[in-house]
Order: sequence, then C-alpha cells, then structure tokens
Amino acid sequence: MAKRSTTTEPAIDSTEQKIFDAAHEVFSQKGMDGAKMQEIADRAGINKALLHYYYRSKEKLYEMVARAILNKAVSAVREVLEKEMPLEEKIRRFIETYIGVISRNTFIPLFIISEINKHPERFFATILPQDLPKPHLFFQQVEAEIAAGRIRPIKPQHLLVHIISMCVFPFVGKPMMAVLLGMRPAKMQTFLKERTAEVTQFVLAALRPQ
Amino acid sequence: MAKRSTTTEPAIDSTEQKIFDAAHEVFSQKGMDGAKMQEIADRAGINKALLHYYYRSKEKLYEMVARAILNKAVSAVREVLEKEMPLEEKIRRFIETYIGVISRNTFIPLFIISEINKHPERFFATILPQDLPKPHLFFQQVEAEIAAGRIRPIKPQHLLVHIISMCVFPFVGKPMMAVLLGMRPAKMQTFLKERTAEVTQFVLAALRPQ
DNA sequence: GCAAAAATTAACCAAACGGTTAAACCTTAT
DNA sequence: ATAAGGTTTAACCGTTTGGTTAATTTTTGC
Repeated sequence: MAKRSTTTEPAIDSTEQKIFDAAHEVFSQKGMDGAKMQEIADRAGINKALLHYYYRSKEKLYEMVARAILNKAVSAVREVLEKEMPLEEKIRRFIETYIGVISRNTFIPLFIISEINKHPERFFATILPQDLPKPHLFFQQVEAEIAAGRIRPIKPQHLLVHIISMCVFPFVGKPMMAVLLGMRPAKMQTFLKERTAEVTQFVLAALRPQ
Repeated sequence: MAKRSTTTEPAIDSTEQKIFDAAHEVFSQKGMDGAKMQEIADRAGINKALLHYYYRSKEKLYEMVARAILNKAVSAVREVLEKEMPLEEKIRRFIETYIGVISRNTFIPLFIISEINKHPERFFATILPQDLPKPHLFFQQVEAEIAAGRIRPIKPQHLLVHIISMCVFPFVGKPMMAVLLGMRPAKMQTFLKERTAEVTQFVLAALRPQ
C-alpha cells in the first residue's frame, strides 16, 4: 500500500502527483467516459497498474480530480461574493476575478456542466463541495441600492445569472463563437481579453437609474 | 438493404425513425463516448444488429443525429439575425426565439459545446452546417444606431455575445445555478420562464443612451 | 549489509463494446 | 401459393477497457 497522508500533499514530482496531474489533464479534456486509464498512465509516464495502486479505481481517481477542480472554481467565486464592499466595486471585482479564473482554466465550466448532466447523483453526492457560495449578502446589497434609488430595479437573482452567464459562456462556447463571429484563434484571444472591461461596462450601464 | 430515400422522411413509427429518436435521446444526453449502441437499441425496442442495418456504424448514426440537432439550433438563430427589421425589435425577437428554442431543447447547447471540445476536426468537417448565420447585418445596424446616437456606444460583437450568453447559459448551467440560488426544480422552472423578459429589459436598459 | 516494506512492472483476466454473420421471419408481387 | 427481397433476430467475433496478480526492483529501517 502507498502511505498516503490525507492532510499533507505529495511532492510535485512524486508518482502520485504525476498521476493526479495526468488524470486532471485527461479528465478535464475528455470527461469521465472519454478518459482512458491507459492514456492517463502514458501521460504520467508510468505503468497502468500504478493507477490502481495509488487510486483504487477509475471512479475514485475521477472523484479526487473532480473535487479538486470544483474547489478551485467555487472558492474563487465565494470569496468575492461574500466579502463586504460597495456594490459597484463588488460587481467590478466579481467580473474581474471570475473571468480571470475561467480564462486561466477554460475547461472548468464545461467539465462541471457535462458531468452534472451525465451523472447528477454522483456529482451532488460525492463531488460538490459542502461550503458553496452564499449569494444572500449580494442580493441584500442589490435590493438596498434599488430602494435607495441608486440603481434601476431588477430581480437580484437574474442580475447574478446575467453576470455569470456573460463571464462564463464565451469561454465555454469559444469555438462556436469563433465560427459565428468569423474570428481566427488569435483574434478570438484578444476578443476574450476585452471581455472583462466590456461586461463590466455593460452591467453598470444596465443598472444606471432612469 | 433498407430502401431509404434521402429526400422523404421515414414514418414516425418506422424502425428507422425509432432508432433515430432513441439515438437522439441517448446521444444528446451522453454524447458520443457516453452513448452505447446497446442502450440505443434497447430504448428503440429492437435488436442491436438493426442499428447497423439502417445506419452502418455508430459514427454514421452519430453524424446523422448530430447534424439534425445542429440544424435545428442554427436555422432558428439565422432567421431572426438576418431578417430586416428595426434593431430594438430584432433584439426583442432574437432573445425570445433563442430562449424559446433552447428551453424546448435544453440539451442542444451542451451537446454542441461538448462535442466540439472532444472532436473539433470531426465536428467542423462533417457536422457543422455550411450555411451559418451571418451576423454582419446585425453589426451594421448596431453601428448605425450608435452613429445616430440612439444607443450607447458598444462593440457589436460583444453585444451579440452578451445576449447569446444570457440566453443560453442559464439553461446549460441550470443544475449549477439551481444549487447556487438555492432553488428547487419547480422554482427553477418559473425562474427560467422569467428570463425572456428579464434579459430583454436588461439589454435594452444597457443600450439606452446617456 | 540485509531484511522488510514500498514501489513498479509485465502479463493476464473478465466484462463491455462495436460490429458481423447466418438463419429466420415477414411482406408482397406475380 | 410461392419465390424473392426486405426486415429482424440470436449468436458470435475481435478489440478495448478497467482491473488484478505475481513477480521484480527500489527504498527504508535497523
């Protein structure tokens, strides 16, 4: 048996970590079904049996990787959403950090969405983190600003979904957008870099009263 | 050999059609990798060999189904986007029809996006329709309205991506949104029904000059 | 230094998968 | 009625896949 501590993380060059990294790559690109254990082993540069030595089964390995991916996505959102700060600044920061996280890990949203759709039970039971972002404070802030007449009336839940959609979807649907807009990869990249500013401007304009 | 006409569609209760429908269900839920020929056969209530009798291989069956799914999605968008009408009306109609199509076929976007990511070559070579929507007219209209001072300045490509994102993403990420917003399925359904009005209002507010 | 433990490998296994085949069944035109 | 051709099935085949085993190599504790 491998002596694996649950608290300490293994060294970056350890076999266990190499497996995890390779699995991370393959799973996030191909999902649970598309990923093959042999490919993960090859990419980690080790024998296939070692996968089962360190992580008992494909399912277990998948759960580990998926949980790590989820956590990265969730913690980034939560931090901004729950912190105390003026609404406009919060919106600005939320869009900035959200697009930042996604653009550095473009596979995350598609991975989450695909896997939820294919295996909802497993996802909600064993992969989804317990400490989800609580948008309650954000909703309260929006309603307070509306009451004070500082922003146009809007249902806060829809506002949040508007923002998340505009931040996430262009990265999820990047290839489709590129075709629709007739942009080559290079042009598409600059286009996506502009989004932080464009989304922020758009949201604030839509909230401006009158 | 089955005498299959390429022009006439087979009767709804024909074996060929039953296979197609079953394949449509399974492929759209599980994608190419996740779908199993046996499951398609079972759901169609026929022997597995019949799949190969009517559609030569899994790949061919997949291509048929995928093309049908794509066409439905694409043609709906194109119609509104290319038709001549005032910009505000076009935006209203675009959002309405877009959300309409998606909400009646919630699996379409995720299917397209997933499959593009896994097999870009196959997708662009054999599945994507040739006659894609041309957003050129829409872009011209937006720029004309900006020049006339009737809407706030905005890059038309970003506007289009904003709109599409807000229309599509809530359906794609529905389970995730439900968790984040703490909504049960019933509540989520009413929430999604509100989106047509909410998105329209939001976009028009963001475009209002001043 | 050496034995015990951990790490790694090659070879193998059973199940699942896409696909094939040959025979049986059904329809229909004469 | 019957032969021909289209339709459907059960059984089978080769390959791939996740997983196991037994043996080998490397590391570690004393």
